[in-house]
Amino acid sequence: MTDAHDLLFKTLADPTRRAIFERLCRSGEQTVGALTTHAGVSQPAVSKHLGVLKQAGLVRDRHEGRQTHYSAQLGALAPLVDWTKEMAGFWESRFDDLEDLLKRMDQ
Amino acid sequence: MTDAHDLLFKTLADPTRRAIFERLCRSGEQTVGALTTHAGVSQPAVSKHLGVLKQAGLVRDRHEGRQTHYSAQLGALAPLVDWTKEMAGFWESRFDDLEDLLKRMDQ
DNA sequence: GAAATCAATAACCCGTTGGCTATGGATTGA
DNA sequence: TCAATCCATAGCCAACGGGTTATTGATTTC
Repeated sequence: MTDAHDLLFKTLADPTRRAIFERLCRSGEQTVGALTTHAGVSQPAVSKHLGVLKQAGLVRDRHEGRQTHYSAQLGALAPLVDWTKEMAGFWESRFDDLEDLLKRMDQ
Repeated sequence: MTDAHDLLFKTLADPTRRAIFERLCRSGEQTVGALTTHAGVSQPAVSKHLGVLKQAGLVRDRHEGRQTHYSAQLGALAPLVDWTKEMAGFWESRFDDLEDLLKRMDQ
């Protein structure tokens, strides 16, 4: 039911939340305040998103004084990659566009 | 805002809907009736999910008499693969677990 | 010590979503 | 032709999710 795939897809489905994660991937560790500046939503909203991301294992937090630094955890994306590969595997060579996808996955 | 990634993640975030897509990947083309048998929800619910999947380009439909056959379109997963690779790219070699993810992506 | 800053939580609001039943249009079969 | 089947749509409802403001606890700064 609520397996790892569910958690990942649900967590990444919201554009605001995904943007926060993308920012952490691009620019590395950042405080809640820094993230709030660019998020376009209020600080509590950002904190809530970070909480969801953390629960999905997509971010880590590090407390330093009164501020909290968050950083992306790329490894948490593994189930997503696995799922995609599994779906591709089921298809085997059933359709032509499979090749395109496989090419894409092999860099 | 509502770009390709959004559509994909949102569409795949629902477990029932994702299960339908997975089934189409595993077992190939199927009618709405066949899918309804295993979906655990009503036929209208299945039709609605198929509509969402179709809008995301994840399935195709083929009408044959009074029944409609649906099949998965693996190519539609490409943006998801690209996004994952992009996130991984941003990280470059910043953390150790990146290697694990890259290994996983290269089969 | 008092004031200000940072981030998390609480409480609330509202739009979206996923489910249902009911219905209808199209096709098949008797 | 009439009944039955298949699927899509409509209409409704309850639950969930993401946003807000208000508040509080910690920490820093003056």
